[in-house]
Amino acid sequence: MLQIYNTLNRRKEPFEPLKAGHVGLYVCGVTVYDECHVGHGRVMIVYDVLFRHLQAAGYAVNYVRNITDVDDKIIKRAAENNVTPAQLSQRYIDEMHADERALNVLPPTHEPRATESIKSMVRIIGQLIDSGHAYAADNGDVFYSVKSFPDYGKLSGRKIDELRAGERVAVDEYKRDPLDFVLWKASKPDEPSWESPWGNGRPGWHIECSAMSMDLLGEEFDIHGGGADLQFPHHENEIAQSEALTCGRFARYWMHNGLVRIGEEKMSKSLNNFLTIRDVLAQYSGEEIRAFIISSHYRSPLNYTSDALLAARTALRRFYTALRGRPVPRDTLLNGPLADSTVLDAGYVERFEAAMNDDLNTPEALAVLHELANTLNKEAETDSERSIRLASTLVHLGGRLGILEKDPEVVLQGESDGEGPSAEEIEALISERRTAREARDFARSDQIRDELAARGVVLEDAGGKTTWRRD
RNA sequence: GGCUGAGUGGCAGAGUGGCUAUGCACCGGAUUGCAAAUCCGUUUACCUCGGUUCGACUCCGGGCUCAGCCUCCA
Repeated sequence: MLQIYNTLNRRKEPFEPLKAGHVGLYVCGVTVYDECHVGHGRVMIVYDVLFRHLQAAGYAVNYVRNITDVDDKIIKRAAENNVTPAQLSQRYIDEMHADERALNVLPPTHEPRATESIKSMVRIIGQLIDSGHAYAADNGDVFYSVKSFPDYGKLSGRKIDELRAGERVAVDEYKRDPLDFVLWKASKPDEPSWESPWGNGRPGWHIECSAMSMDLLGEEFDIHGGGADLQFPHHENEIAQSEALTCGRFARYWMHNGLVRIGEEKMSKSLNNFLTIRDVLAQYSGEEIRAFIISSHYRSPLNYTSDALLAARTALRRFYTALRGRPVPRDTLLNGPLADSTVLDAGYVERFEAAMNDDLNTPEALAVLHELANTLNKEAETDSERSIRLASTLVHLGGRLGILEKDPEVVLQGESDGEGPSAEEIEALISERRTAREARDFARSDQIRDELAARGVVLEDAGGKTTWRRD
């Protein structure tokens, strides 16, 4: 039974979907005005792991992750680059998709763009005005009236009075109350705009998510996720808008992933201390980044350090080394339901499931994989039934986390980066070294090994055979 | 100042009211011509002060420190 930590109630709760066998999952995606950084990568990966886990548990998952493609920053950046906002956002949507492929993130079921749901937003705003939860100001902006919603603050544990006390936002003269937030913004002449009963304008950020989630998942749905920094005010506002509108419940489970830090500080655009996914991919593989992300629990803060990335690399190498040379039916294990579960080791699968069901405890799940690798390494026979079963289990469970899906040989031997020796050259040198060793010419043998090591190739003699990998 | 949450061995990072997390690093051993990889074994811990308890790192309270949010933010 899956337990999920629900921010709404500040505790782990058994997950029970609204409709048996189905899960509606909404995650706040990115505003596309720049390349994604590691923090965005964490969101992609955390909810991808959830998506995979729910599917493995047999649920039909409707996973919606939105794209905010209308926003002040997009407009500003587009003007700076002399392109239209639509062109700019399309460019970064493409970049984001490329990043996701590199990180082995499955495409969500739906990836709505805010600009495609403007009609719904206008309709919702109209209804909120009619029901007294919103008001149009003289300048064409429409605001949500926070004090019209008694439950305001239930997600973040705040009270309206406390918020007022800590008030430090410059007060907008058109707001009736400083805490009110914008639903619709009147547009300036050369900005993208849509018609509305309150004049030409564009939607506020919070209303976008209410509209897109309702369009694709209905008024009430199962899980809403996003970064911890969105808890307030964004998610609080989503609840206020949506529940005021429907007089019912909005999302049942709220999940928040911890933030990625760099130097003990949140990684973010505004602090200008971020590394893009692209930056990191120059040095580490997508799989290594993914292993780094899942090495800590999703709710914990995660420090970005080269040591941590290196540790992820070492861990993956250990797994792939254990799998090396062991014949496993990879396609069957990774794609679709397992025809015959007897090919897997039930004990390890069970422990893995237990870890994942405990609020997606991926560090614990990885610990299970490490123990599995250890057991596997003790199995000398590469093609014994037991070896194949253990290796299959490792590949299958790795796949559940989106790792270990590659051919070990390809990962370990890698691509020559142009600098390093080619596979042919390496094989030739290994052959020469074998001759030297047979003649007990260890000086020559070691010289060849040292030279290859200096060029990034490690030789390993085991079982009378020499294998190699790039370091 | 207010609201969340966190403080575990050299590092990363789980977990539990009494019993080995796991990985890396370190040390010793096996294996190897020597290595590498692998295996075996050892060492290092639970911020602080009180309380509850037969017993707390684990529960409760105070304190200290850190992070996030209170402004766009994944």
